[in-house]
Formats: sequence, C-alpha cells, structure tokens
Amino acid sequence: MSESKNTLTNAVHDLLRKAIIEQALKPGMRLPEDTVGEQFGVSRTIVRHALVRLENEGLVITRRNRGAFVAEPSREEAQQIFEVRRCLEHEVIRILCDRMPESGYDQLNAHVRLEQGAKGKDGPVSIRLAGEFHVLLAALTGNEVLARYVSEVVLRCSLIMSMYARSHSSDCAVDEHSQIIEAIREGDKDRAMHIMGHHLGAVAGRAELSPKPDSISAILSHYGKELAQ
Amino acid sequence: MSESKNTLTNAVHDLLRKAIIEQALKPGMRLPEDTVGEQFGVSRTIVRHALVRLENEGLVITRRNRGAFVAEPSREEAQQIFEVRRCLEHEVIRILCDRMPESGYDQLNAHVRLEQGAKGKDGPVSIRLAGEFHVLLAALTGNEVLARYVSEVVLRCSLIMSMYARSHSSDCAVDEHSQIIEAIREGDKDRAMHIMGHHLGAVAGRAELSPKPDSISAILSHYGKELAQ
DNA sequence: GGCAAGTAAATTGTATCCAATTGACGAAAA
DNA sequence: TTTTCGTCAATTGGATACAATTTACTTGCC
Repeated sequence: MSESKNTLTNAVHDLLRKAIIEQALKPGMRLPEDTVGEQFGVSRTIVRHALVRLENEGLVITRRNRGAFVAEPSREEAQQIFEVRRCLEHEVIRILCDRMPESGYDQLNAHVRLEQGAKGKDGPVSIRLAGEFHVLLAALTGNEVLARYVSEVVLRCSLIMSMYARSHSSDCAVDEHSQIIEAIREGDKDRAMHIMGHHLGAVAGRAELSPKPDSISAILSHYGKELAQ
Repeated sequence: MSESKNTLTNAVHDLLRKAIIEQALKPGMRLPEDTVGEQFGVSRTIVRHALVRLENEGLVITRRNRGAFVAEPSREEAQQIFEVRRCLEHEVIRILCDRMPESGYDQLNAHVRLEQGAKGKDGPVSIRLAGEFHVLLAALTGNEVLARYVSEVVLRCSLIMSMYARSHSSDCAVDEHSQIIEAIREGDKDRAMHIMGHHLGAVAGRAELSPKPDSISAILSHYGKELAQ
C-alpha cells in the first residue's frame, strides 16, 4: 500500500492518508495547506501535491479557493462505494480460487493473527488492520490494477465506517476473515463469495452519524514531525 | 468525463489526456514539464499537477528526476486491465438490466449513430467514440464511483489498443454495441454479459507492437494553444 | 436592532527561483 | 580498443514570492 517510492510528497501523502483512516483527522475537517506544511516542516508545494492525490483517491475534497477538507461521503455515495467494492472483491475471490500463490495462506493467516492480537482495542488500529486484510487478499491475485482499486475502495470504506459506524466491533469481522480463507482454500467460490457478501453487507449495515471537529496541529504532530530535516 | 470543473490544471489535464488517447502523443514519448508548459502558455507548476493526475490514471509514468512519459503498458499489464474491465462492465450490465434510467436508450442509440457516422475514418476519433460508449453505459448506472473506474480502464484500454492493435476496425464493435443495448433492453443479463465478454475479448485479442516517436511541440500545438491568455 | 455595503484578513492559485539528481559525452589510463 | 572516471548539460524536486479570490468583520444607514 504505502508507496515508498520517491519523495516528500509521497511521505506526506501516506501520513495524511493514515491520519484520515485512523480517524485522527475527522470527516469535514479543514486541511489548510500551510498549517499542514508547517506541521511536517515542508512547503505548501508538497502538501498541495499530496492533497491532489488524496482527492483523486476520494479521501479529500477541495473547493476552489476554499481549500481541502477531509471527505464526508454521503450515504448515497457510501452505498455506491460498497456496490463497487463487492463487485471487485468477488472478482478477487474468483481469481484466488483459481490461482492462489504459494505463500498466500501463510500471509493471510499471519495477518489474521495480527488482527486477533489487536482485537481488544476497539480503536483505529483494528479498523486499519481489517482493511488491510482485504488489500492483502487483492494483492495476492497478482493483478496490480485490481489491487489498487480494491485498496482505494477499502480506504474509502474505512472513512465511511468512521462516520457512520456506532462501534466497529471487529470481533465478528476477524472471524469471517478466517472463514473466507478457509472457503478459498477449499476452492469453494460460492461459499467464499457468500461470506464476503455477508461480511461487506454487515459492515455496510451499521448506520448513525457522528462528526466532531478538533485541532489540526495537535493531531498532525503525532504523524511525523520528523520530516523536518 | 471531461472534468469541466475549475482551473488551468484541469484544462491541461484534459488536453493531455485527449492527446494521448487520440494517439497524438504516442506511448513512450517524453513529456518535459517546460516544453508542455510553453506550448500551453502555463508554468511548470500547472503541468506538474496535470502529470501527477495522469500518472494516477495510469496514462503516464514518471521516473524520479527523469520526467514523465506516456505509459507503455506491457502485455501483462494490459491483460490485468482487461480483466478488471470485464469485471466492472459486467457489473454495469447487471445494474442496467435492473434499473435503466428513462432517457437511457435514447442516449445510447444516439451515441451508436454517432459511431456509425464516424465509421469510415479508421482514426483516433472512432477509437475515442468506441470508448465513450462504454463510459456512457457506466454513467447510466448512476453509480459515479463505478463510472469513474470504468472510465479509467477504458482510457487505458484505448492506450493499449493504440500500442498493440494492428487496425482498430471498429465496424464490428459498433455492431456489438447495438446488440448489447438490445440485450439490456430485453433484460437478458446473461446474453448482454456474454456479448460484452466477447466484445472485450475481441478487442483484447489483437496483438502486435508498433511504437514510433515524434516531435512534441508540433503535436501539442493542435491541442489548445488558446490557453495562453 | 437588523441589514447592507465596503474593507481587511486569510487562504488558495500561479509563477518563478534555486538546489539536487540524473544521463551523456569525452578524456585519460589500462 | 575498452573501460572508467569526471565534468557538464538538461530536467526535475522543492521553496518562496506574488496575484486573485473568498470569507468574515466592521461600519454606517435604515
């Protein structure tokens, strides 16, 4: 996921994305270019580029001459995203049932153990891990295009969950993850897709809104003041 | 498709994208920031932003400190893209069979007539129109997220076709487009998906490479010197 | 007291400037 | 002749400076 490639832009991009997914930056929150830039010790140019990319990913929206805000997906938009996600993840399962790479199951099981370890804390970490399971699944298909799209919708779903979910209660999710692995191992496409459908449906099922603003600087100081050299 | 939204960045973005799709800018061709900027009468900053977005769309790749190039999808990458495209377009058909908007068929038929009109000229225009049929189809689902992804893969497919297709021979394509509309109208999911599968498969079937460089400035001068004010 | 207009502050949009990295060419040594 | 090292040109990476736009506040009028 984290595009470790080149430059500061990517670093800021990753940091901001992480902050959004982990709910440190809440939906609707403003992201002034110089405030963010100061926090990370880089110029507006860098922040700008990162924001452009985040907008492409649907995690941020920008209004002309107004600035960037953490996206606030509407319920309708949320539903559309889930629709696409279900479609893509079904394809992932279809492919994996046909061709799962060697170390695939090891990686998946390792990840599930990770999730189980973080089960207690109901916080941002478990949300992130739950998402990364699906991203890992997609990556195992070897289809990078597919993996990228899955990654994008999963990220947006995390954002949606942070808006509409009353509590994440990832316990059942982890359990379903295991079941999905099992079904794939048995090559049982239909069952795997059914569980996945239920899994996503359950995830999408939780509603209720809860926005609340906060101070930007305090939050960002957590996420890598170390970029300043 | 064309994000008519706000600024110069978008304009340059659209122009470059169009130039790539219409094969004016050929795969592998360099896109130096200042050359492009001069042509359009804008500064590097703008071009830079546009290039970042094009990279996100997979139409351009950038190498650190080397610059941007029109993407040259490998055969493997091409196959991955077609795999995703098939998956997404099947979903489009599934949705449209359930809920096609009022004016849907009119729009589709109008577009097909457009394609038939351009049938003679085997050039860039028919490639673009063929792609836009699928984008229109996706847009009619009302799912903007889905539409955006379809749009992206269709664009990349156009690029791929421009690399690997010996001739576009859009005649059969237009015919299949009509068949797809018909099948959807009858609510025959399976048949529509089958035709679509064949359609994409046929499109993907044509192979053979053909790259050839050219002068950047001469090309870009076609695409909107008018941005200079 | 409320509303409107004008002005000032804040923030983005864009351009230009400097530094850093890469690739190529050429010269010198093996 | 081949290989290697060093210098130079070209181009991007990043920062700062300036212009344009929007928002918010203040002031004056009704």
